[in-house]
Amino acid sequence: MISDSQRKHILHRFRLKVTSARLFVLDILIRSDVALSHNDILSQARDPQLDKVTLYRTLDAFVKSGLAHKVATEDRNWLYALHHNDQKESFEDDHAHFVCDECERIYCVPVVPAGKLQISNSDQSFTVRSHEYRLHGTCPQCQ
Amino acid sequence: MISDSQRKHILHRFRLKVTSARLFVLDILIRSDVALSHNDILSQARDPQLDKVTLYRTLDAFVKSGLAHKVATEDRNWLYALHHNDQKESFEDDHAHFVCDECERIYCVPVVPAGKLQISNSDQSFTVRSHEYRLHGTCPQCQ
DNA sequence: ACATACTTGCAACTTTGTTGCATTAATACT
DNA sequence: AGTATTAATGCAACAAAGTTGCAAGTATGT
Ligand SMILES: [Mn+2]
Ligand SMILES: [Mn+2]
Ligand SMILES: [Zn+2]
Ligand SMILES: [Zn+2]
Repeated sequence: MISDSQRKHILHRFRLKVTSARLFVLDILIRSDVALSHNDILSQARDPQLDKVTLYRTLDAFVKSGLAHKVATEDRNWLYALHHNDQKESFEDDHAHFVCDECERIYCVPVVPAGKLQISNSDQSFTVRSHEYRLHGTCPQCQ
Repeated sequence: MISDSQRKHILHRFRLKVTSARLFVLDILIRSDVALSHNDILSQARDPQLDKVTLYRTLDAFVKSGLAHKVATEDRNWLYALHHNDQKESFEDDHAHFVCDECERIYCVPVVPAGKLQISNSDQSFTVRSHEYRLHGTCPQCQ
């Protein structure tokens, strides 16, 4: 369990004002091993009554500041996860998303860089600036 | 320009009944070099007055039958494109999606297979069944 | 403690996609 | 060709998801 002042420190590092909504959302994201949807988070907030719009804006602020990133699911939802560069295991900046076909949870997973991609149809000049891998299969819990 | 009977033949191959809505949508998809959204297609159909629900169901039918596939965009829309195995250039079954950061169009592009991905955190047993690359950058038209 | 700028919560709204159902049309079979 | 069967269509009503504007509240630096 991460302390209150640790979370405040994280928000400061990302130039985010410390509010109870942000501390609450940050806590949930830190404790989750999978990426979470707006609805996942909202439903965990029964008592402190987190407003849905505030949550949308909080998540936007987290992404915009670089504290979190978002992944689109198969059914067109956004899932949010922290950049783990500091918290927990240290993931690559450019990591992969593992989508479990069974439970549909999405994990941020480290990958070993296995050679650059190359577009073979090279009479066309595509400039590749970044790329995303998306892996599908079965996660440990569902094996 | 692809003929009417050619399009009918394609629909037959995918066990889809031939209707004017399907012929119309197929024609649009064949002629496009980028993946198209529901709205892209609907707005091209001013005269034959294509119903929005019919279009949703037509696109679903195309995907379900294997004639087309869909790609999620950055802003959580679906874009639809044919599998090019027969039409136009022959793409790999497992191709990549090139997202232009300028115009946001998405192209289906062939890639040279550059070694299998490997998840390095292997005390956990993830079974990778398939993967998706997503490339970001600038397309030929925007260079 | 004060000023300032940012965040919050609410309601109204927009956008997008879904469902049920009556009608119409496509295909297969005489 | 005519008929039966089954699927597709169009419409309206609905539902879900996300956005916007604004007034009130709160965090932060001085
Ligand atoms: Mn991630
Ligand atoms: Mn494609
Ligand atoms: Zn799983
Ligand atoms: Zn472009």
